[in-house]
Amino acid sequence: MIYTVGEAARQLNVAASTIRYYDKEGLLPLLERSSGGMRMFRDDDMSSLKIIECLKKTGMPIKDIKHFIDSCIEGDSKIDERLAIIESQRESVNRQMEEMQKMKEMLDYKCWYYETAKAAGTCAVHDQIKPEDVPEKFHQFLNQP
Amino acid sequence: MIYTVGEAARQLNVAASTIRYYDKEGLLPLLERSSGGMRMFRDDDMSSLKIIECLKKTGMPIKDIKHFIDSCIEGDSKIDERLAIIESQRESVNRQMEEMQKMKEMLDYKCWYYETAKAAGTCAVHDQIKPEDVPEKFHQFLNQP
DNA sequence: GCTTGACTTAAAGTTAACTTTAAGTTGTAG
DNA sequence: CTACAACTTAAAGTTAACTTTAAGTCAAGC
Repeated sequence: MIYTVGEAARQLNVAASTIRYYDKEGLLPLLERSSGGMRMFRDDDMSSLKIIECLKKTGMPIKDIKHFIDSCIEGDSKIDERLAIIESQRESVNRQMEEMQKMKEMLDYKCWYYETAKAAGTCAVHDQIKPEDVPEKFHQFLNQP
Repeated sequence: MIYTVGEAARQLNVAASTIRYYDKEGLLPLLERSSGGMRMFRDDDMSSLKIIECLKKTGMPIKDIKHFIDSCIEGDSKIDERLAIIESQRESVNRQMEEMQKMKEMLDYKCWYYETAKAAGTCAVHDQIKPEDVPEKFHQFLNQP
């Protein structure tokens, strides 16, 4: 199956101008054109876009994604480098998920804080709340007014 | 305990100019100054910075953080609104973590892909690999060259 | 009192990642 | 053959979130 830039954009839920921008930045070096100059997206190109999307969504800058794509073009001599890049990104994702988990715990506490305040009709309820009335998992956030 | 902007910055591991920028944008409306005009960060201000950091790290734009801070200043009449904002952000975090998980699975596959290629010395090994040699969890990524 | 490092401000500069614009071309349906 | 939506490009514009600069002020130690 062959797609135009608009069809590819619709499939990946991004703007066509974004895909053209990626192409201009060299992220799609193997993308072919029709005789008239139209971009022709094949399955391989859609797969490239998916890994680009994955790296982008996990916080890799376009420049670094280009570096990865470049090492893909270079073939089997760069397998080690590509593996190192992906492993490093996976570790970055692990750190991001840990960070996200911590942020979620703080938001869980804030939710409980406002639910309690809402039930009491005032935030002042937290000034005289006893530690044993605070769920165990939120104790880390006490002494933080 | 009272901190200067530099001390506060060191504690939260951000640049002092960032904290000054947040102040300029109205995120620290209760921050007091010394007689000489220096910012004085009290525990309350440090807590404000921590919730600002939490909202920022979970993707909330400065404008929306200001809206939240504004509703904190307005007192008990805005408890419902504040709860709604925090709940919505918590749901956003849940969606982000699900997305992150999907991205991680793709990176896990790519790691396996390059580990296998590295062992074989060539990516061509994947052209003739049998589906039963591909771990179950990676089957979703097959037919994606 | 003096030095020095950290602070103050307003204003300008930076960066990434797009998005928009304008002018023109392609491909397809009727 | 014509219309028209979707494509093409280069170049300029946008946005968020800072960061830097320049010129000056504050506070603590000697």
